[in-house]
Amino acid sequence: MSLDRILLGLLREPASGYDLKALFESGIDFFWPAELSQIYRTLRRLESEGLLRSTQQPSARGPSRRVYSLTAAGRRELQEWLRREPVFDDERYSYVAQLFFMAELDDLEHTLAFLEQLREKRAAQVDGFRRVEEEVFRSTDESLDEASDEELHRHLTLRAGLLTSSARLQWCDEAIALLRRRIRQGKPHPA
Amino acid sequence: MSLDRILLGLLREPASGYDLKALFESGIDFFWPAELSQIYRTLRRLESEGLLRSTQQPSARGPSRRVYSLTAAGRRELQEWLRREPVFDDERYSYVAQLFFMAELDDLEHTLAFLEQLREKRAAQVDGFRRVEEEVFRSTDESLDEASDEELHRHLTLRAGLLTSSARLQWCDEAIALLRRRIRQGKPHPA
DNA sequence: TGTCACATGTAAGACGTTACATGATTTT
DNA sequence: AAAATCATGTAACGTCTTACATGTGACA
Repeated sequence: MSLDRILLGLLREPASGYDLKALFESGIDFFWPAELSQIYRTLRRLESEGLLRSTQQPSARGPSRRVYSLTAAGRRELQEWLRREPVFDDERYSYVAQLFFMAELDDLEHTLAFLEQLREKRAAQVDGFRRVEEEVFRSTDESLDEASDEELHRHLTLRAGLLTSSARLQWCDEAIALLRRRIRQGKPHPA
Repeated sequence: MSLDRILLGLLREPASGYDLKALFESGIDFFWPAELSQIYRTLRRLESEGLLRSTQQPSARGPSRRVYSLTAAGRRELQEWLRREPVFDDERYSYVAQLFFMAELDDLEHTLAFLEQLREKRAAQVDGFRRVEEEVFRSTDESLDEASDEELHRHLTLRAGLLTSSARLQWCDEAIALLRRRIRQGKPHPA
């Protein structure tokens, strides 16, 4: 459902499936990843539903491109979606599930190592967000006041990712500290 | 895949599908929601794979229950999963996608209202986490030192939810402040 | 008598992934 | 000549949701 709307949103400028995949990789997929094959199937469905139309176009290089653009109905659908109340999706976290049951291993050193791995990945993610924030936006409040409404909205979505990631990094640190303390105090772990 | 392992984890105590659904509702589904129908199908598959076995048992009230328990192979699978490195799932956020394209509406008041709705839901979620933290755990560091390893692990997963939720609440506040300032300063919005 | 909690499932479909298949053009 | 990039798709499979179907026993 949301992939549909995201594609409509991106298609304010006409684009091919391949182009759209590139757009996902440059700043969409931190809140909505999508595979090319999925994009192609969805585009065809949206066309059959009358929300998109497409034309074959020769490519500067490579085979010919199928370029999609919004129909009036597509534009209406997009607006309708944007006016709807915030849509919450289910969230699933396998690594939290692993941690939930990890006492089962009776090996606090393993839990500690697990958390340290988590921490490293989160730190890299936070760095990534920060670099984007510094590059794409100048990120100070003054320059934000001069940004367009579009830039403002994009900035907000990026901040959502950054703040969430940062909180998770902090959680790792808190958890690691707790584990270290327990290991220091507690009985030595098996083997 | 992870639903499989979560069921194995919960089945250290034998339980029926119905029982398991109740367990999900009491503290699993903030990191992994699951429908009854999905649980039943997965249990049957796990049995056919030899990771679970089941027996029919009369119920105190209502129809007879199919009670599942771990086989040796199931126990091994669970341990193997717990030893694997942290598994990251794709994350998808429709409401972030909505916000990303929302400049399209050219109506900052709408964005503001959207964020305020978001804020209310997050605040309720944070409250929920806090209540659980206070009830189930006494939540002070001292009492944590006396908790079992199992309690410690469960505490950590709960903190993950709480800290993430809180960060998102803060993000709402930051975003709302930014929007308010822009509306105050900016050109009046249409209609 | 009705409805709630207990209890188990099936069917259809939406959404997504992975692997596979094909082929052109440009760069190395 | 090979590899990278451009470009589009199909097939098989896995997971999850929603709606439907069925029935018991307890209690108000």
